Order: sequence, then structure tokens, then C-alpha cells
Amino acid sequence: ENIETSNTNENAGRMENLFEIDLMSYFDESLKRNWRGREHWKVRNLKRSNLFGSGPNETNKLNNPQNESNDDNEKSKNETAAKKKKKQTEIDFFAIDDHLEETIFAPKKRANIDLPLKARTDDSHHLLPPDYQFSTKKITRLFIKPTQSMNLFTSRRNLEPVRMQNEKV
Amino acid sequence: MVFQDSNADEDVNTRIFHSIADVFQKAQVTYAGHRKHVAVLKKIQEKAVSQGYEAAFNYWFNAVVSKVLPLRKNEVIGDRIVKLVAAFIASRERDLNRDEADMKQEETSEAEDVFMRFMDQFIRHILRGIESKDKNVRYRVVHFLAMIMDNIGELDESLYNTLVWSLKKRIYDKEANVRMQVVFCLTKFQDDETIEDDNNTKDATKMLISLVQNDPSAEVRRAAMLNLVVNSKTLSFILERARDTNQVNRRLVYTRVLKSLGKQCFDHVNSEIIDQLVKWGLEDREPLVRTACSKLISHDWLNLLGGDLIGFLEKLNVTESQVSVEAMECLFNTRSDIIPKVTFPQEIWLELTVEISFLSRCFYHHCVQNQLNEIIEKNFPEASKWANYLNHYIKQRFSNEANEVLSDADKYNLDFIIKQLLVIGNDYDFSDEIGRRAMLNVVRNMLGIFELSESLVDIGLQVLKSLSINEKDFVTMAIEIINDIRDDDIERQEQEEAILRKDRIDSDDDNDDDIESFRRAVESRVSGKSPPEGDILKNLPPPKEAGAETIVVCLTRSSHMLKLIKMPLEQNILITSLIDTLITPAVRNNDSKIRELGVNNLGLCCLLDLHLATENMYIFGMCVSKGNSALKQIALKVIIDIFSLYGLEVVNGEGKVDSISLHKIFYKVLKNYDSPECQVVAAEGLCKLFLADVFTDDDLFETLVLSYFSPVNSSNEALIQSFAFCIPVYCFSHVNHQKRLARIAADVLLRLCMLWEDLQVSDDSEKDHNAMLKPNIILQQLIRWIDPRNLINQKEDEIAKNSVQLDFLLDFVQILPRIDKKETRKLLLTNINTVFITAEQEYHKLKKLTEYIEDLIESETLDTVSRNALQKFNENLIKILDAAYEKELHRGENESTAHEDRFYQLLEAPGTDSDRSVSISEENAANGSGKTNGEDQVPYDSTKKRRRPENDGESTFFNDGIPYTKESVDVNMIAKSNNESKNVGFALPEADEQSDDAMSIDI
DNA sequence: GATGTGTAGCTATTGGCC
DNA sequence: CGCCAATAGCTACACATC
Repeated sequence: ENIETSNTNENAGRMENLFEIDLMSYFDESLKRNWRGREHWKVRNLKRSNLFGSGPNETNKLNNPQNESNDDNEKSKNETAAKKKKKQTEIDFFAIDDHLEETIFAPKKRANIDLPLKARTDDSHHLLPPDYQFSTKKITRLFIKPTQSMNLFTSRRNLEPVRMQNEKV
Repeated sequence: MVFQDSNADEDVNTRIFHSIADVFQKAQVTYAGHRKHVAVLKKIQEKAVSQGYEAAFNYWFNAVVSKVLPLRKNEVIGDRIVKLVAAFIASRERDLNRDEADMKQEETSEAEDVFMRFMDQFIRHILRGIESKDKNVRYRVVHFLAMIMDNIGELDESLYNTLVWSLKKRIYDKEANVRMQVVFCLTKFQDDETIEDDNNTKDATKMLISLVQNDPSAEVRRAAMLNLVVNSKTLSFILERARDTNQVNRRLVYTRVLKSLGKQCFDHVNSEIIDQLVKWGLEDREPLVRTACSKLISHDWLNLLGGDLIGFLEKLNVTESQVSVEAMECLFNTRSDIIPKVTFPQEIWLELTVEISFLSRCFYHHCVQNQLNEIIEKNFPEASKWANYLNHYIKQRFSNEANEVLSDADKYNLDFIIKQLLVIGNDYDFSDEIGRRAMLNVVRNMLGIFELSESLVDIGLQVLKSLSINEKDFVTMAIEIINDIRDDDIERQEQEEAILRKDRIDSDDDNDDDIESFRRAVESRVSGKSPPEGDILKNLPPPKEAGAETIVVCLTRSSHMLKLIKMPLEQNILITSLIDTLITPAVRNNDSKIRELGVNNLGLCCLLDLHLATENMYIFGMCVSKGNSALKQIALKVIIDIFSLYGLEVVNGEGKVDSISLHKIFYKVLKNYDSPECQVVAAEGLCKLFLADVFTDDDLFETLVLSYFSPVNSSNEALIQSFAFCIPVYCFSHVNHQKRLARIAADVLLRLCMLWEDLQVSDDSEKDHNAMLKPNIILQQLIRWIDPRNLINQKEDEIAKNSVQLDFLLDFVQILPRIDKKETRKLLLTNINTVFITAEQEYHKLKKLTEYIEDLIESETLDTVSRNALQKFNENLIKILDAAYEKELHRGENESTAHEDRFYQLLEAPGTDSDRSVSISEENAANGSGKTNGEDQVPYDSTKKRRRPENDGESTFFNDGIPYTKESVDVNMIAKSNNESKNVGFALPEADEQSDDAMSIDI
């Protein structure tokens, strides 16, 4: 009996550990592009799990599959037509258009064709800030005893001194 | 041929036109036949010239080109014609050069004149469009120019000036594509300056340098980067792009710039920069950049150096390098073919250089990682020999003559070599007892060396631990080393003293005194009493303790030792005595360095014993609130680590520090932007503690979130990045976490909006303006954080039922009227449609929300944008509401009718006052906290009420109306808690009372 | 300024070629 | 065997549109 229970405990612990590690790498993976924070976070990150209707409109679409296919056909037709139009327009170099140059060389008047002054210089020189490489690993490590780390996700309210990792220098 | 001789002027004219048009007509369709087309054009031109119709040719040529100018970028027709013209011009110029080479002087000058006239008028013609209001025309003009730049020949000076002047103006064109082509043009003007002229960089180059840094378009910067001439002045501007915000630009530094630099790179770029570049490359967030960098190192550079790894390490300046470990790892991993070629002959171990020792360390590590045991055996000696080698270098470094013989650089290098040997030793196979003992001896002796550098102490102790039988053995040995150092010092002091006295005594002719004073000195040291005064005057006071320097040395060793152990304190008397004899006195010491080390040591001990930690929380708290910056930071780390380990057990109890006091300390540190480093520690630490559910206080969490958005912290990169990582991890890791944010989100938003509005009117220029995010961005961010779809471990139906965003919206619509400016409200309202609402959510909440929304639509004086957004939202909401109603009906049928009745009531009497006053919070109290496993002890409702604007003054932390400024932490709370409990609080004096004296506390 | 579409700049694979 | 084009597929960025 004893052996068995200890085994199951061990397994449970192992599972927990796996779970913890999984979660850690999940967050590291999904947040690694948001490191600059604030205005630099991008919408594309953490792709919404579109497993199910991701919005109120979804129901409508599901109700009218026929319309959709029709739309699709029309769309594809329109698209190809538009593309052909764009690509097919040839220029008639024989036609003489006296007004062409008047218009294309027309003085700019007031139309501003210049970059606004404040956009011409940038204090950051468009360079990335130093990357402090925050990660679950960094977060879980103790500050003054980096060889020891805590569990974040499992064992809420923690926290036995878990996992001593001797790290190489 | 289309045109033939004709007498009629008009006729020739039109024929020229038609001929040209014909070529262009055909050339626009395909690139095929361009060579022929160019030839035809040349023929036409020659014929026209020969007939005296040169001007006509030029005129019609311009005319057809004009037709192409309005074509936008990537329009193939435009591209083809541009290429055609460029090919024509290039061909003409080639002919001229060839003729010149063939010495056909007469013909050449004539043809050259024709060509120059043609170019002159053609360029003048297209330049007419360089400031066209049509961006496409501007684009095509500069496009033409860029393509013909190479073959432009010699220009008339006035035209040259006009051209340069026009281009200079266009580097600030609104359109990035125009600017990009201008860059291509400008590159041609810097060609002749590869010969460096020290103080006279060409205008074109200067402009490109400015553009490479300042242009808002990544593509323009890229163009400038790739086209700048490479010389000592430009190179740093080019290489700097390894940190460009644009991923492609970063990558190109490695795949293009550095690659093509080849060997020059090592000759002209100093090692610090190379190291930095490699570090940036290998640590980049983008895998593509990382692979580009590793490819550069492991293929291009390695081949360039002919596989010379030592040479490579020299280039990196290995002793100073930050990335050499990663670089070597990358090399070994991507080029496994070099592994068998690396060998370490026996002789080498006594002739190590920094590079070789480092290579061996990385190589050893790689072999261990990949279990290449044969290779290890082949190259690395057995343990006892290894110990000898190690000892060889230690002796060399620390022998008595060392100080005279070795330069500082020598010592530095020897330290480096010793470290590498120790790192290898740490992983060595010590199953052979003789080898183990040998190594143990060497390392033990080394650790006893007074002058040993801290990094060697660190790795030395690690090796010692690897060599020890068990942790107790390790601690025994380590403490023995520490005690020896201390005793030696005391002994030395006593000897010195004795010698001093002996000198005196010798002159006094008395020997007995010596022994007598020694006895007294020992006595006083033991008893702690000072000797009688008369003796002090006579003799030097006997030392009770080791000197300051020695204490530092001991504390350094003990802290590195404590870092490595996990055995509970109660099993280890030795450490307890270490605390009494070394650590506690250090904490009380007046020397700040010693005190910091002491606190650090004490902290490490606390991590081994809950009781000790509890006892010392007060001291650590005092250190944070009173200490200088360094001490503050250490103590803060200790507190956080203790909490991380033990949770709240260490506070809140008889004789314990109460957690509110500690909260207050955290607030204070978090808001003290005079010491940003401490802010970061506090932020990261608090995030940890919240994540581990050690802390669950809403107000403290709100402070965290406000810190993230607060403009005063905008320049604290580490803080921002810490939050950018931690807050989402927190929110997405548990429903309760997300709920916590949702509870405070509306309040956060309100405060920040008010702050933002204040900033808008204050005329503190644009800096402050940019320092803060716009409210709509903040809202988006908040909404994202509380989006249940981002939660981990959630099933679909759970997500659909989750109503945190709905709760937030209910708060949101209520704070909305408190935002003064219509503009701000508009910014917020346009984002309302991103909120996640489903029919699975609680019906009454949905219902309530529609009422609020409809109210908003009716009552508010709204601009169209907001109204549209609201109406769109409302439409969706109503649909969902209907669906929810259906569901509710079904459920009602199955379960009880009590609910149903209520819903009917709600439906039938929408919007009546009585209905509205059925407060949401009532429901929340029931639903909000009931399901939370009791983790959220604060009932949803009460927190919320407290936060309602009307009650603001009572107990919210930020009752001064302006969010997050200065001293907005309330003192009441602390005072209150102090009165209530017997807990120990911190008397926190104002800043002016701070002094180091406050630190001399007794335990 | 949110949105969808288009594009540049890659990577990886294939098959033909010397 | 390595080299090259051609091809498909990918993502972050740029552009267009309302």
C-alpha cells in the first residue's frame, strides 16, 4: 500500500510539474512578442481561439450558408474581373493629350506633399529599447537565491522549496 | 522601318512621333524584345538627328514618357517603360564610352553632344513633375531618376544643382516610396567619397545618415542602410540598425551588411561592437533574426577564419564578452562537423590562454550536453590531473611572488582561466576517490585565499558542493573555510599588535607584559568588556573582531554558500552559529557594504527557516523604508522571496508584522520613481506574489496596473517590460485573477482618462503628451486582459458563460459620465464593440446593460461616431438578449418558475425606476463571490461599492482626484490597522527624519 | 483609426543542370 | 555533388478604404 500511494503521489507531483512547465512555456511563447508593452502590443498576438463563434455576428452567418456561397462566387468573379481590369489597361501612346502635362505638372498649390516636421526626426532613432527578457523562468526564480524557484500555477498558496536547479555559470 | 524620307516638315515630325509611340506601345506589354526596342529607338534618334529633327525626337520622347508618369508604383506598364528608357540611356552611354575607347574622336564629340542635350532636356522635363501634387507622378519622376542615375553622364552645372536641390527637398516627401527612390538617387552622389576625407563628409552621405536614423518608414531606412558607403564614419550608423524596430532591417544587418563586410569586419570593427552585435542577434525576439545571426557566425565567419575557433574568440575578446558562451554553443550546435576537429593535447593544459581555456570549457559543456563521452575521455584528463592543472594556475596567480611578477592584466587573465577550469570541474566525473580528494584539497585551499575574486568564490563553492558527500558536509567545509579566514585575521592583528608592543617593550626591557596584555585582550574579547582605561592609553585596544575587509570576505563566502543549500536550518547548528557570530553583527554594522551583505545573508538564512523569516520581517521592512537605495533593494528582494516561499504565514499574527504595513511599503517603493531599480523589483515581486495568490488585495493590484500606464514611469523600460509580461500572465492564468482586474478596470480607466485630459491641457510640449497612452488604447488593453477567451484551461461553454467583460461594461457605462471631455468619451465608445458578449451570460446583466446603453443613446449628446458605435453595439446586444431570453425560458421550464416570473416582469416593465434600482450588486454578491473557491475573500459587491465615485473619499487610495501622484497612499489605513491589532507595524517617519541611525535596531 | 487587402522578403522544396 | 531557377507558402509590414 505504502509503495503504491507514494507512487501515485509521485506521479501526481510529476504531473503537476509537467503542467507547470507546460503553462510556463505557453505563456513565454504567447507573450514573447509583446515584450515592449504599452502601445507596442499588437492585436495579432494571442490569436483568439476562434474555435467557436467569436462574435455576435456569427449566428447570422451560420444561418444563411447559401447566401454566403453566392457571395463568394460573386466576390471571386468580381475579384478576377477587377484584377484583369487593372492589369489589362494599356496606354495608348499614339493618343495626343495636350492637357495631360498641364495636369500632372500642375503646381502643387496648397496640397502638402511634405512630411510633417515632427515626423522627420525621432528621438528613439527607431531603435528597440534594451530587452530585459522577462520570462516565466525569470519570474519564478527567487531574487536572492536564483537556484531556487517557485511554482506559479500549481499548488496555489504554495510553496515548498521546490526544485533545486544547479545552474551553470 | 516606319518612317521614310519625306519633304513635308509635318510629315517627318509625325513619323518620328509614331515611331517612338510604336516602340513604347509594344514595350509596355512585355519585357521581351526590349533589346530590340532599344536598338530601334536608337535608330529613330540617329535618323532624326541626321535629318535635323533632333528637337522633335526629344519632344516626342518626352511626350510619351509623360503618359507613364501618373502610373502608381508596381504598375507593370510603368515599370517596363522606366526600364526601357533606362536601357536606352544606358546603351547610349555605353556606345559613347566604347567609341571613346576606340578613339573615334570626331564622331564621339558629335554623339556626345547629342546625348548630353538629350539628357539635359529629358531630366529637365521630368523634373517638372517632382513636386506634382499627384504622388504617383512624384514617384515615377524619382523612379526614372534613380534608374538612369548610373548613366547620367556629365551634367550641366545649373541642371546638376537643380537636380540635387530638388532631390534634397524630396527626402522629406510625404510618401515613403518617393523618399525611397530619392535615397537610391542620393547614393549615387556619394560614390566618389570612398576615399575618406576626415572632416568633410559629403552632403549626400550626411543626409543618408540622417535618414537611416530618423525616417519613419522602415523601408526607407532599409534603403539608406544598404546603400550607404561603408567607411569608418558611416559604419556605426549602419550596424546600429541591428536594433532597428523593423525585423527585416535587423535581419539584413546580419545577412547582408556584415556578410558582405567579410574580413573587414574583424579588422575595422572593435570587439566590443562585434560582441554587442552577436548578442543582439542571438537574443533577438524574432527567430529569423536569430537564425540569420547564427548563420553568419557559424558559416560565413567560421569559413572566413578558416575554422579558427581561437581566432574567433580573440575577435570577440572573450574575457570581456557577454555572449561568447552562447556564440560557442551556437557554433557547436550548427556545425557539428567541427566537433571531431577540436582536440586538446595533454601539453595544452599547462599552457592555457584565456581563449583556449574558454574553448575547452564550452567544448566540455557541449560534450556533456550531448553525451559525447568518448570525446571527453579522449580530450580531458582524469580528475586528479585536472586538480593539478587547476592548482598550477592558482599557484601561479596567488603565490607570494605573484604580486611582484604579475601585471593586473595577467592576474585578470589567470582568474579567467581558473574560472573556466572550475566550471569544467563542476561537471567532472569524481567517482574516483583519489581525484575527488585532490580536487577537494585544491578548491578548499583556493577558497581560503583572502584575495580571491567574488566570481571565483561563487564557482569555487559550487564545485565544493559537487565534491561534497552531502549538504551537511558541504556546509561544514564552507564554514570551516570562513572561520579560518576570520581567525587568521584576528591572529594576524594580534601578532601585529604584539610586534608593535614588542618593539616598545623591547625598549622598556620587559617581557612579561606581553603575555599579560595578551591575556587581557583575549579576556576582554570573550567577556565583551573593554579593558581598563589606563590600558587603552598604554596599549592599542585589542581587536574584538576581524577587520572590515575580512568581514566582507567572510560574508561573501557565506552568502554564496547559503545560496546553494536547501537543508532546513534546525538541522544545521553550524549555520545558526554563523548567524550569531557573523551575520547578525554584520546587519548591525555601520559600514554600509557590510550591512548590505549582512542583510543578504540573513535573508538567505530566512529562506531556510520559516521561524527565522517571521522574526526578521520587521528588520527587512525597516531596511526598505529607511535604508539607502542599495540596502532597500536587497531587503525588498528578501521580503519578496520570503513571501514567495512561505506565503502569508510570516505575517499577521501575535508578534508578527502585519501585512498592511508591508503593503504600504510596497506602495511607497512602487511610487518612488527616484529609484527606478527598486520600482522594478517591487513590480516584478508583487506580480509574483499576486500570481502565487499570496497577495489578493484589489487596491494594491490597482496600483500595479496604474503604474504600468502612468506616464511618470514611461521611461522606466524595465518596469514597463516587467508589467507587459506579468499582467497578462496574471490575468490569463486564473478566472479569479481576471475578475480582479475586471473589478478595478473601470476605476483604472477613469483615473487614467482624467490624467490624460489634464495632460492634454497642460502645455508641457509633446514629450509628456507622448508619454501616456491614449485612453482608447488603454481601454483596448484592459479589454484584452479581461477577455475570457484568453484564459487558460477553459472549456468553450465556460468561456461563453464568463461575464467578466460584461461586468466591466456595467461599471464602464457608469464611469463614463464622469469623464469630462466629449472627445475622450468618444475615444472610449468607439471601442465598445470589441467586448465579448454572449447569450450564455447572465440574463439580468445583459438586460441591465441594454438599459444603460439605451439611456446613453438617448440622453447623451453624442457625435455621430460614438452614436454609430453605440447603436451597432446595441443592435448586437439586443439580438443576444433575445437569444439569452430564449435560453432562460427553456431553463425556467426545466427548473423552476420563480426565475421566469422575474424575467417576465423585467421584460414587461423595461426601464422603470423600480427595476433599475434592483441593484446589480445584489446579484453580484450572490454570483460573484460564491463560485470562487473562497479565494476572493472580498465580496464582489463591497469592493465595488467602495469604488463607486460617490464614496471615493472614504477609503480609496487615490482620494486626491488625480490618479497616481505623489503621496496618495492613505495613512488612515495603516493607523487603523495599528490600533486594531497587536501586530508590529512600521513607524514610518517622513523623509526628513530618515537617517542611518534609524537602522541600528536590536533584534 | 479600425479595417481588410496587398506586398516584400524571406524559407523550403522541387527538379533540372553541369 | 552542388548549383541554379521555379514554385509555393509564410509573416510582418505597408497601403487603401471607409
